[in-house]
Amino acid sequence: MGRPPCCDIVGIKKGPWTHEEDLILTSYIKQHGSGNWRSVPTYTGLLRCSKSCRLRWTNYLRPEIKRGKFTEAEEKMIISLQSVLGNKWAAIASYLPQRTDNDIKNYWNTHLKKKLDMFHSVLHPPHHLGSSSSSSDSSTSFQFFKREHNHLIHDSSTLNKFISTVTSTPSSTTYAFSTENVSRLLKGWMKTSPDTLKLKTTQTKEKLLPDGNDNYNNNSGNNKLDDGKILAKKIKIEEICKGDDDRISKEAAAYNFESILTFENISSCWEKNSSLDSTTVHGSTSATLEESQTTTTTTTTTPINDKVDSISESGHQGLVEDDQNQPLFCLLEKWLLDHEATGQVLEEDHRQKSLQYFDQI
DNA sequence: AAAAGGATCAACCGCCACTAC
DNA sequence: AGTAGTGGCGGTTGATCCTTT
Repeated sequence: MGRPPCCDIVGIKKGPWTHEEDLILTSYIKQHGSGNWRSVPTYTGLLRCSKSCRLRWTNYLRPEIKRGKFTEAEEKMIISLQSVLGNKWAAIASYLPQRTDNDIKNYWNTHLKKKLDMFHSVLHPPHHLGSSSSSSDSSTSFQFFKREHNHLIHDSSTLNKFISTVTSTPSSTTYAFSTENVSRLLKGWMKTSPDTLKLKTTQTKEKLLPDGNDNYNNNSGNNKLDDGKILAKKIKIEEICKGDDDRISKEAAAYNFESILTFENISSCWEKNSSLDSTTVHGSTSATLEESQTTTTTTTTTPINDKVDSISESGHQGLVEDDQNQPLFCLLEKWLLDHEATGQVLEEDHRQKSLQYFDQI
């Protein structure tokens, strides 16, 4: 026999919560704490199911929740974390304790996804320019982007920084995809202990890598999310990189290649995009931008080989010799290190491990 | 001023892993 | 060991608010 039913389905109330209901729930949680949600409707007399009570508390009533607009720093964090973790909103929310997974998910769907789409459309204009419909679309995209980021347009360094934020992460895999750092990254939101994770990681490697199959059976472990799949992908990429130094340098090339996304290039692209002149769009600058876009907007689901091949085919490997000598890690990684240093996210020993890891690279 | 369309976000739904029985 | 309820998650919906025409 299983547990008794949590609540009676008949007579359950749905829809928006009233102020009175909020007060009742809040006072109950303050007295008894949040935990046994099954008993909440019974003890409070609320005509809500336990699930609804839990959601209301975790997504709205919790005192530590920060409401209002997301800051630029939060925005960057979400973009970077999303590129590494995917749509694991709870995991992402664990790095933003004052925001709920629901808020982050909503913000992503309503703001950030749109911004990234706009970047993509601006940097990668359609080939069929000239028709009236495409002119309307690209113009709208441009206007939206211009309205949203007017401050960036007038500040090239900020623009470059922002572009680097939204475009660089997927290509910088070498550090973030290391087993140790992925497990470190996932620490705090996985129920699995580090030791278990380490063991699982080893097992995953053994299971996946010999035959190259990344269909890790998530059901075999106690990992609640798809962290097994995430790990599997990243471990596989890491192994590929380890086994082929040339690929690592090409990954580095992919990263450095993004530095060509200067303000002038973006402006030029916009102008050409809005002018709807198909001949100029296929000119050198736009062509370069398109090629760079091939490398920079590639998600983690795209095989590295494709990305690397696109770089080779573009014939821009000379850009690897970028004298800026940028480090081979992305914003997220920089952020992790920064925050480790201030103790905001990770412990000091983790920072030391990260630094040791960088030394090894 | 009003209608239409878009944006926002709280809340719901369905699924899954965990776990009490 | 098997069953079924619970908690938690990501995806989706729909009511409301805002902006544009």
